[in-house]
Amino acid sequence: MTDSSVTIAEVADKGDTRTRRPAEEREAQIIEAAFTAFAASGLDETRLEDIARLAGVAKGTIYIYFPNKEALFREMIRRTVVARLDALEGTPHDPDALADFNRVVRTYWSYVNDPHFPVLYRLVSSVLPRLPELQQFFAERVSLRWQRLLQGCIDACVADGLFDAAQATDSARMLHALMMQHALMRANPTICNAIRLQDAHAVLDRVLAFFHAAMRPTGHTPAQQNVHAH
Amino acid sequence: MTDSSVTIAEVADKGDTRTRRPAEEREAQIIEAAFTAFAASGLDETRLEDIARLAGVAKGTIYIYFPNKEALFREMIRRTVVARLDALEGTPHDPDALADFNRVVRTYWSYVNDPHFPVLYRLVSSVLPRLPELQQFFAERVSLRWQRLLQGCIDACVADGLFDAAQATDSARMLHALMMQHALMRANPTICNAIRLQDAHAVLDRVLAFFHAAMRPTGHTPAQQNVHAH
DNA sequence: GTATTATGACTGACCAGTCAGTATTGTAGC
DNA sequence: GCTACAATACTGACTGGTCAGTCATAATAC
Repeated sequence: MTDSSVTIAEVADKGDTRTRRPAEEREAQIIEAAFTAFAASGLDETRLEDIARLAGVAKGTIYIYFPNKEALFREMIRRTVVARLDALEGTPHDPDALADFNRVVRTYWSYVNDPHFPVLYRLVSSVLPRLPELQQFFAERVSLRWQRLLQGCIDACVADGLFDAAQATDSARMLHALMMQHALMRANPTICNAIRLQDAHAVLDRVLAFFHAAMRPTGHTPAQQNVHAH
Repeated sequence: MTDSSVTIAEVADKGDTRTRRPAEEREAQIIEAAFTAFAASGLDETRLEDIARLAGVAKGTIYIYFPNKEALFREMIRRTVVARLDALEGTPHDPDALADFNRVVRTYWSYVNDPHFPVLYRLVSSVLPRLPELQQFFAERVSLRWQRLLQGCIDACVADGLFDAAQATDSARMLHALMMQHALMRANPTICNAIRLQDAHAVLDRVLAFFHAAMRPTGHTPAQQNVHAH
């Protein structure tokens, strides 16, 4: 217990310490180190010196770029969430309703199954009472945003007669709930091992089979959809 | 910012301070105060003195009953989870498969919609890296336990031809995901207000309508089930 | 030379946990 | 009943360690 609590491999080679770098590069260095450190120990248990060591800078340097620990935390969350969304949003829109639905579902699934996601989710949840504006940011930029996106695709499928109109309302929320909860369960070793959720593709297939069963127009039995089509 | 961070009304009347009470009573007092304080500020931000003040005892008294802050936290979680489960498990088993399914669903829903639940969930999540055994306890005693219970009821319904056998596998997990995620969304003011999840009964009805749609035997359209039947 | 960037020893606030001391209850002897 | 004494519950001022944030100094860039 005498050595550092952060067990990540030490500063590999961030360029010479004590050498000036462009502001953006230094900020990115610090943000990345902050993610790793906060992910390992949470907001309070993480010492600024751990972040500094991981980033390969001195503690004082952090205060040149961020006014305090909480601001660094907030900025780390904000950037990580936004960076991932922007990276994933470039995918082109598909004119075919079902293909577009599958595209959005696949993108969302890869988003929530990225190892960063459950960590961010947990960190944001844990500071809820202290930083409610962060919770709001997360809810709007992730949960609600994706629910609206999904609802649009589902409505298009309903218009094409692919999905039952009776279930259309709220079905985006249902699908969101299924995907989000499965992603969180997959990130929990106890649950994951107990009920075998190892393979992300297989899990998504089961979720979608259930969703399509609920959405199938009454009386019909459309062929099983598979979003992993090559 | 000069006054205490815990804004709950001060010690109402726990009996005279400085008066001896039976050990169980004192412990319960402290556990209850710990729940309130930890719920408001999390494990690290909560000062032992806040808990002491809320419980109407001195800081030193807490150390007579609990070896340290972390043990108090762990015990608070353990007791609160167990107390609620025990209180809800008395409901008698119903021989009719569908009625029994509805009974379990209703019980689970009331469990996860109790205001204590999201708070416990968040607290447990936030200390995951520090107290993994607590996460395991929670996963096994809540998530997995209820999933198994639900699966049993669903299998009975399948045997009676009420649910489609093709969807039986994993459907307990799907229903669990829908209920859990909706309960957590209901506890988040931003999401709750944005998509109007205020009424717990209405939300459960929507979730169950979706679930029944997915589980309906192919080709049939059974009458809409309502678990709030009087 | 001067402006900018980086450093890390230092400070001051904070708080978990301790413990010497005080209050309360129990009971034994009268 | 009353007093004396022991046993135990409770108290809160204090200590020791921790760490966010500062700033005088040093290094680098131009």
